[in-house]
Amino acid sequence: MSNIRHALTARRADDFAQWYQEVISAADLAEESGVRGCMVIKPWGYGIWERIQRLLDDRIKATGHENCYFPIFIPLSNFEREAQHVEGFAKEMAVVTHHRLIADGEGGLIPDPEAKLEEPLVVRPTSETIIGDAMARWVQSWRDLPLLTNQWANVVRWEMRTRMFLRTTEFLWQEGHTAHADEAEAREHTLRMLEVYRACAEDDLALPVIAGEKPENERFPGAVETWSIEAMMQDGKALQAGTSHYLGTNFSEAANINYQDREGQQALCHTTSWGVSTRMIGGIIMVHGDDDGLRVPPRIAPWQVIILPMLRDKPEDAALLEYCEGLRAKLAGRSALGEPVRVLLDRKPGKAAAKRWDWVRKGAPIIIEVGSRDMDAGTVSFLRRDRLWADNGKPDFSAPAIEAAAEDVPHLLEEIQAELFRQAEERREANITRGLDSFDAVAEFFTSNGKYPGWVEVQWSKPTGAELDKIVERLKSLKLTIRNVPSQSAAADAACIFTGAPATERILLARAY
RNA sequence: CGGGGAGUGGCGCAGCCUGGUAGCGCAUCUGCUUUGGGAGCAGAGGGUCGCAGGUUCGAAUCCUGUCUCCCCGACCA
Repeated sequence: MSNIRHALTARRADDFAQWYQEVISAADLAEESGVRGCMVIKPWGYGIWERIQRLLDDRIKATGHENCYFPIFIPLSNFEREAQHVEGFAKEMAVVTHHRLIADGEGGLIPDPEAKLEEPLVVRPTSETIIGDAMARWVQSWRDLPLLTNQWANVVRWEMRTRMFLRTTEFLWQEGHTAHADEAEAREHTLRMLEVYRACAEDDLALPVIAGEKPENERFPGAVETWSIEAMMQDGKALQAGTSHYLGTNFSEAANINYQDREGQQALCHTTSWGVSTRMIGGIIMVHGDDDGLRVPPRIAPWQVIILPMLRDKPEDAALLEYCEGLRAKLAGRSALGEPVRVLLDRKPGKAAAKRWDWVRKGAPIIIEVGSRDMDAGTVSFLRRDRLWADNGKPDFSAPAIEAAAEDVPHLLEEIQAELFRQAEERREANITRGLDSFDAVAEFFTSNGKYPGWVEVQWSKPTGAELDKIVERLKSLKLTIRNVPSQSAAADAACIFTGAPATERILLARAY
């Protein structure tokens, strides 16, 4: 441990925030853009997003949705229709007021006062209102329901404090919007999509999550119920990795989404919306990253296997490349985790040993180095990113025969996928504390439990309104938030830690991103 | 938005207090050597010192404004 020369300089245990940023630049995921809170997502980072998109898009379509695209500009007045919604988003909306620039006479450009928009346009922070307009047109009869739509888009929220991937001014996401004939079906759909997110997070991104309902104070503006999946980062903080909302008839009333039912009566639709964003990538970094950089779960790795020939800039290189190309072709013809293996033969000039560390930092799951000695012996030098270091403090290479390596890669990728999930889940379980039976015990726990205290699960009587507000204030003094009411947790059997009344459910308390 | 810190070749930094025309390490390029584990030596290229004003004979350095980033807070699906 001590004399390992890690690929990063920052350490998770010392300065988690600095480590996080170093991973982003060292793994070549993204960089700053010069515009406040906006980032350039580089090929490796965007490649990961494309993988997430593809896998999640399949899941969304498999549950009956169709993709659409709605405009990025929304008339300001659309937002005025739903009171909670306006209140929630008014503070963070970017507004377009002009459609032309003119010279200011001093070499610069200014918005042309003559080209002022009659009604300002808002850059969408989310699309409930504009999609609601469309739904009102598209839904006429009970036969049009349910209406199941989704869009992949960018949105803008003018946040006070931004962080790469976790909270950026502009971010990429998917937002699903559905309309249903009745409440029961809409509520059921809200949970169905939450389950899609859970499966995507756990099975595709190897992120263990806890699904549950958000408390009243954490609801999406305009929602009747908000549900989330919460993931634990390596510093013990929580990250809301996806949300699903039952919107009741709030948006239907605002946009007149109604239909004629079987009896010929007009009725309001019940709607839902749900989304996950590029924030997921921040979660992947903070759950799977280590002191050598990122570790990308095989299912979402743009390249799962990197072949690095040990080129010597000599005529023998041709034979070595041929040997490597044979391996590449063999691997590319195999499948793992239900898809063809994604394998890159990295022919770029440079020493394999130096390039290896670039791929370690990027987190490619398997790195195969091949030199002339391997070729002569019919072997390769094989390295797993999830088991990088041997006990001697050096990279833990194995030397399988080339055929055996080609044979093993698919199940090794499956094993790495499972191993990343297992490690994350084990860490999370080790860092959820249960059984604290008073607010004082919680306070004591969080003030005396070091830098990364994790989460606690406590019982409460689900207070509402002003009583809840007071509790939220008390929690704030400990920098804690109520994450959600885990759907899977056991029934309550004790007293509420806030009110002393008999508890009705269990909640997770954590510091959060 | 409040408090604190910072912006100097691709990356990391020194220089700033005490103004005199820009330097180090890594990376890059060339050559030679080396060749199975993040190569060595020599040479070279690359910077309007975030941006805009001001003070001054002269500004990376002093003053003002502004933009961006980081940390803490407030805020936040």
